[in-house]
Amino acid sequence: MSKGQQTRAVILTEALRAASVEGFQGISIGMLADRLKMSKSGLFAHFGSKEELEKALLDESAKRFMARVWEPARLAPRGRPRIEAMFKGWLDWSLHNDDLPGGCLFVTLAAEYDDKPGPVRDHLAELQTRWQGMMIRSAQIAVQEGHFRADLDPKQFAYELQGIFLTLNYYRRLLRDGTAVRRAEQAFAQLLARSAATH
Amino acid sequence: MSKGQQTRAVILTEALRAASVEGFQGISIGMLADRLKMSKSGLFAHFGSKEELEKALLDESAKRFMARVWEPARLAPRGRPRIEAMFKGWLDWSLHNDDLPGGCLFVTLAAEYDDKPGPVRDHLAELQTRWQGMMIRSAQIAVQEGHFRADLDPKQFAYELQGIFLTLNYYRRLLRDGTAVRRAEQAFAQLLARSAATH
DNA sequence: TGACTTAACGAACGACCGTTCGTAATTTAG
DNA sequence: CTAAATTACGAACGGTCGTTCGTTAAGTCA
Repeated sequence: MSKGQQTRAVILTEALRAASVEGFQGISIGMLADRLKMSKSGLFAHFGSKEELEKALLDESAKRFMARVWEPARLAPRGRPRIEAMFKGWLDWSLHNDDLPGGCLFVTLAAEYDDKPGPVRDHLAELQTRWQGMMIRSAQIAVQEGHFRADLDPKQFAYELQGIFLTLNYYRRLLRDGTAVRRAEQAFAQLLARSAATH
Repeated sequence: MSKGQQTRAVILTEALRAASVEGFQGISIGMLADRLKMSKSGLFAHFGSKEELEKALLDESAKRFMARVWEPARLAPRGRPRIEAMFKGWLDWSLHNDDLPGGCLFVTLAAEYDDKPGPVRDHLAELQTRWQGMMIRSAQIAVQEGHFRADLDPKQFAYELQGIFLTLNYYRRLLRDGTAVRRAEQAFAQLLARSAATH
């Protein structure tokens, strides 16, 4: 790994930490340079523009999410066990992630960019849509395997699963409600129960 | 209504529109002054600081939410009808609100301030906690009236109801998913069915 | 109308923004 | 070790930020 790539990785890690708390609007080149004790222009040169830095952060975050949530879940048996592994990994990602002190970056950015057109929004929406697809396919597999009801709507399943994590973030981070994690787990258990095949 | 109060109201309405799209980080005194064709300093004088403007926006938005969602729901019969009226009003607030082109301001701000300490965060969290209380009390009343199961956890009900609107916003605004509203309605119907008393 | 209060303005402040550019230091490869 | 390529730097750019202040204009009320 060359010196440039090395520095770039350090920048991305620090920028990820900052962005998870402040969003993309809340981070600046100068602030990141200060924290990393390097010059604004030196840091800037690695990306060429702030927008390119933002897109790089999206990709980096997606890469880490896949490595920590999706890849382990793929090793679990098809169907319901895999979905349970996804939930567990996702929860772990949300709660015990030292690289994201402000919680999942995508949750922070979802609200920031939901009505702000541009390349960053497009990139974010595409990554999120891709993740929806993975959840939908996982639910379909669980139907195939006979774990879930045959008449289950896989997209509705994905919708509600995503909702559990959005709500978890809201209750835990904004309201500082200590019961948030337990309630998310309860909502997931309910969703599983409702989706399960009756046999 | 004096000239000052009148201007202040105009500013708040315009600032609300802007903030619902861009968040508080995305609005500036200069930009609002431009849109309203008045001077920065003239606009500024109405609030004394940007933070005071932000707090005024929180109060204004809460006032409008109460007038449009809560007050009408209070007129509905106690219990389940009132909760259905709340949902309907809330949905109307979220979907057909010309004063909030970027959707519910609280949803936008929830992510922006969930990890940013300060008076604005405190104010926002308090307003949101108060709304949680109203939902919880409404669910308790529905239990009293015999509409909801006696063993229902009212707070879990409020948690999931709030979640429906967070998820609606995410799917509709970020993913631009045309089925989002229908899915939210479906999730609400499911929640009602699960909460209903068995008789 | 006249006196007084309130509202709005324009100019300027220091601070920080993203970005450009020429130059110096360091890393890399032959 | 040397030469080329990469990486980092410092200074400066035009712009915008929130905020201050002295002054003018408009509104309010006896």
